[in-house]
Amino acid sequence: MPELPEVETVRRGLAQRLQGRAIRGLSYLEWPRTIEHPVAGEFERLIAGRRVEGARRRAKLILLDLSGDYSLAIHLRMTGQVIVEPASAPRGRFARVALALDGDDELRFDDARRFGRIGLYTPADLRTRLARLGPEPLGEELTAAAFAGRLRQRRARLKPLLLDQAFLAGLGNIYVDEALHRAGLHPLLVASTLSATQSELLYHELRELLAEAIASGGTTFSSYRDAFGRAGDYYERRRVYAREGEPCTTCGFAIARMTVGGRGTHYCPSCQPFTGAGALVALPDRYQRRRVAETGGRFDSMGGGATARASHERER
DNA sequence: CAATCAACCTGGGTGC
DNA sequence: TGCACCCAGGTTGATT
Repeated sequence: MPELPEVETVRRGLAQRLQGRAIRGLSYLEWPRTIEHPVAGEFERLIAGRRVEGARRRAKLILLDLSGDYSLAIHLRMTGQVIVEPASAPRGRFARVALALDGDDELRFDDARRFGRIGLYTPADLRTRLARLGPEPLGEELTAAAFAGRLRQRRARLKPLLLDQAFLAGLGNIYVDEALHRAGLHPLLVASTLSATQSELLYHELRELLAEAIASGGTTFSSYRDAFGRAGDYYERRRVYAREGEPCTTCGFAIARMTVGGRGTHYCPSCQPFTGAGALVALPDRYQRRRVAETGGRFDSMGGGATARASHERER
């Protein structure tokens, strides 16, 4: 799924392919709801003839700055893909919107699930749209101390908190699970109870993870592709996401999976123990059974993956 | 403020 | 082969 590293990869591709080029107009519209504009029909009129002056990213939004002080904001949501192709090339099965470019190319938006959105914004509207977003995890303003300070103020559990775009912008389910594993933090720990050391470790692991994922061109799980149609390589390097039952790359214990805030959550019960100050905050009943299973596995005299796996199968 | 849930959508997988 | 069913997840908005 497109999260910060995937969106950043797409942005870089678009910057390379669109810089300075003109948008002739709307050339294809299979799913009108993709276009978000208060006045129906206005989008088509407003977009025509503008030139792409730059490609930025904020959270999971791709922002194409256009001539005449407008910005095109593209959100891929779950399955969106943006790609630049010759207008003569056949459209994909899930083509939803296309913009005609100079040089007989098209900027195409394909989206199987039809969740993705494209909006055209004035600077003021864009400011409003971006106002609720939290800091960029890779931004200079977010120092380790600032991040620790934000964590200290919140009583939410780490997993849902890190997914909250108002707390920190750009993470999704895959990278939250990966970051927590790297930092050795259980997804259900309460943010405000982390030690200074834990906050700092999470900060550094998070940034390192995102940088590595961007360097790999992102994670291709099912449909994600960059602006050139290329898949990302990070999926092979993931440590816990969609690895239930497989041995932890760090300790060999079986990776576990549970649902937190309606999200599939993957973690290593051995590397990410539910202990410390965070464990003093009462755990809702629905997680109790899981905890017993974890503890049983962790303290088993044999240890290791095989016993852990057996312990989790017994739980079902 | 925190947690849960429904809604938006459909491809892909499972079981029968 | 077909069909009913469920799951995946980014985001918003309503409710407890």
